[in-house]
Amino acid sequence: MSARNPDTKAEILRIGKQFIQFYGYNAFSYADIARELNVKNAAVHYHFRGKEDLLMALIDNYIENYQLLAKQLQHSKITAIGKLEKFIEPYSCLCESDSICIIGSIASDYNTLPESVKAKISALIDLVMGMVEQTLAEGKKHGELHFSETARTQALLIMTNLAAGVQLARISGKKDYTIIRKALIKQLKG
Amino acid sequence: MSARNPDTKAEILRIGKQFIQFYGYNAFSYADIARELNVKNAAVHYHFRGKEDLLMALIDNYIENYQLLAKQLQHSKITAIGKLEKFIEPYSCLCESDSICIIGSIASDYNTLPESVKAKISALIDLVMGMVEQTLAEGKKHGELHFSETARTQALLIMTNLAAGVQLARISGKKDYTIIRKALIKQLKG
DNA sequence: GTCTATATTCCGATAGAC
DNA sequence: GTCTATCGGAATATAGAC
Repeated sequence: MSARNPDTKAEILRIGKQFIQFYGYNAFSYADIARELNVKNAAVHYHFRGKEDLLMALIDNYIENYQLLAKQLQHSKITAIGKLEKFIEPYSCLCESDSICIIGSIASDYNTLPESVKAKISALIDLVMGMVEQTLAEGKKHGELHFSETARTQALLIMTNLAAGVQLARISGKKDYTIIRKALIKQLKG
Repeated sequence: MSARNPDTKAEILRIGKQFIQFYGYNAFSYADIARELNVKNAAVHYHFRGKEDLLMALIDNYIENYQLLAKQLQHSKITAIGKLEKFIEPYSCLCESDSICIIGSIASDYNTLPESVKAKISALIDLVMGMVEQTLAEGKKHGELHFSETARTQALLIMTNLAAGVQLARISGKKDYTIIRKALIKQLKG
């Protein structure tokens, strides 16, 4: 049975991410992941010693992906609104699959997590917020985007609209998320 | 030991609410509640057969309280902005105690809950959203509040700012919540 | 790298005494 | 109304075979 699937580790991360977004961090077990991948829970423990280690690796993945996106956006000529769409699109995808963003999900379980994870999720938020803030500032400078608050405040308003928007949509319907997304963009375009 | 504390039921609800807001629904047990109240977990099961029943009762409480608030506001002469403060204040309190609102907390665990609870939480959201929407509409009609969206859309924007605002504050600091709250009110006052 | 098997702990829940 | 006692089950985790 050795090395039957060299990508099990990546698969575990994929399923773990899905479960956190769909059920919540404290609502799934290694057995759930194992069942999904047709392996035993011992195999999951082999790749990630404990659930916290899996969560850490997952957040690391997010950080890497956003750092990659940051580099791509830096050397591209797309408009500020185009860049913003890059930040909004993941939320729209989550909404479609009745899932919520990993930060919102983890926020609920935050006080049950070890300090190491808390610090990591904080770093992820700083990274994303910084990127959105910068995009907003650029768009405003070029006259492409319109808002009266500071870029940082506006970023906070937009990201909380999106995060809670997908949470609300899960309960009261996807239409509410769509209303929020469209209103956001409309206001930014002035 | 009989009837030693006639208010145990209310105490269980109080602690349960606290735990949901602080740790999340799937992260605390009846044993945790029992420990806090210095009773045994069997006593908790006596008052609420299962965890879902406790959650249902808790949401019922919220609905009753908001219905009460609705009646109070209806016959009062306070301004629209004053009414809005009534909706915002609970979020500020939650933020102070590193807690998040029950709807945001439950949203994370939503896909692990039975249909009965899902319907109940949906009713709570309808109630609160309706009240906020009405308050916004009144304030706009009287020239007291200013916003370009429909009252319903504006209510969605505000409530998602608040809900995710307390979630974010838990991770990145209370200052972010304060920024959001002040920006909201400033914009509404035009 | 994955398995079987097992240890431990905890959880939700109930029966029956007081 | 609360207790003791206990059950079945699930979760986290590890040892050791393959």
